[in-house]
Amino acid sequence: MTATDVAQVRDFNRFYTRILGLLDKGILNSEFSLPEARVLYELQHHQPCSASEIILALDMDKGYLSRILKSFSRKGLIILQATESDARVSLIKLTSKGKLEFDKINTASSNQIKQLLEQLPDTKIKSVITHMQAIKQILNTVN
Amino acid sequence: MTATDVAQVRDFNRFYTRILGLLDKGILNSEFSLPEARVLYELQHHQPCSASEIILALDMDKGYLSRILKSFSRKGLIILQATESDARVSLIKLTSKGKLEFDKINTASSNQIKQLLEQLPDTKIKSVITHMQAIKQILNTVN
DNA sequence: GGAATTAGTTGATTTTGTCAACTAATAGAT
DNA sequence: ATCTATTAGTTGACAAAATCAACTAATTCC
Repeated sequence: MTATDVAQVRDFNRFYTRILGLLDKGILNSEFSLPEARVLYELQHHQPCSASEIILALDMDKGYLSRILKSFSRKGLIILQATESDARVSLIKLTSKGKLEFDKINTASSNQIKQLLEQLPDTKIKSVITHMQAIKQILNTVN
Repeated sequence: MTATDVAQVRDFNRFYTRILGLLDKGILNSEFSLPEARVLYELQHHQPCSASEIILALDMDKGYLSRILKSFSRKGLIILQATESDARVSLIKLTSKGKLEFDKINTASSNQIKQLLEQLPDTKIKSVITHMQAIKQILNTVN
């Protein structure tokens, strides 16, 4: 490992931070904030789950999550279901309204990537994906 | 381009967002915030430059940048140099104190990547870098 | 010359996020 | 069984990051 290696990784990180930043901005047209969108995503994909699970998955502050969930509850996007094993824990489920909202955000996010990829020929798309998967595979082996 | 392509890119983006988030947290031990660190970086690498150039490079709000620069000026990290061609524009330069501060942050950032890469054999490091550079090259051709 | 635009500052506010204190429940030690 | 320590989640208070509007002085454009 050389200093050049480090510099090159950092260069990529600066580059990709920019890409992700541009994608994140696309969400701002939505009724939901970025953190809210992330919570919705987590609720849809690990359904049903507890607050603690979301906190872990998103590395989110419990106070902040509590507020977001409260807001979701008021808007009818989630229901809380008591658990028998631990009275302090509720399982959070998306309502059908919540699922509709998730679908809207999900579609918008996918459309953003679509717009990005549409500018590339299919071979380049496949190439990017292969590289991405390779990176993920390698970095998944470290902390 | 298929829906699977889109899903795979999104998967990588979620993955890499996490990696970057963990790296960003490492900066929090520093006297400077993340946005400030970014401005310092930009000042060092595009030296001298105007406020507008930083705004563009970092996609940062001019009001926010103005405050950061004001803080830097008070701390003696930068000097402003009037330009002859346009009286509204100043060129911002790091002082030697500013450069020292940049060096500290820069070293800390590199050490973070080093810690990440140290967990990998050299072949994997080279592989990751090759993949990163390939992605960057391809995505640099789109908006 | 005058209107429109721009560079950067400042005021005010919102959003995101953090930390502490709390209550009720559970786990662990005695 | 009892008591202490820990935990799940809520709420209060606050800080940091970010945004938006209004502004002044300078420049550009018609």
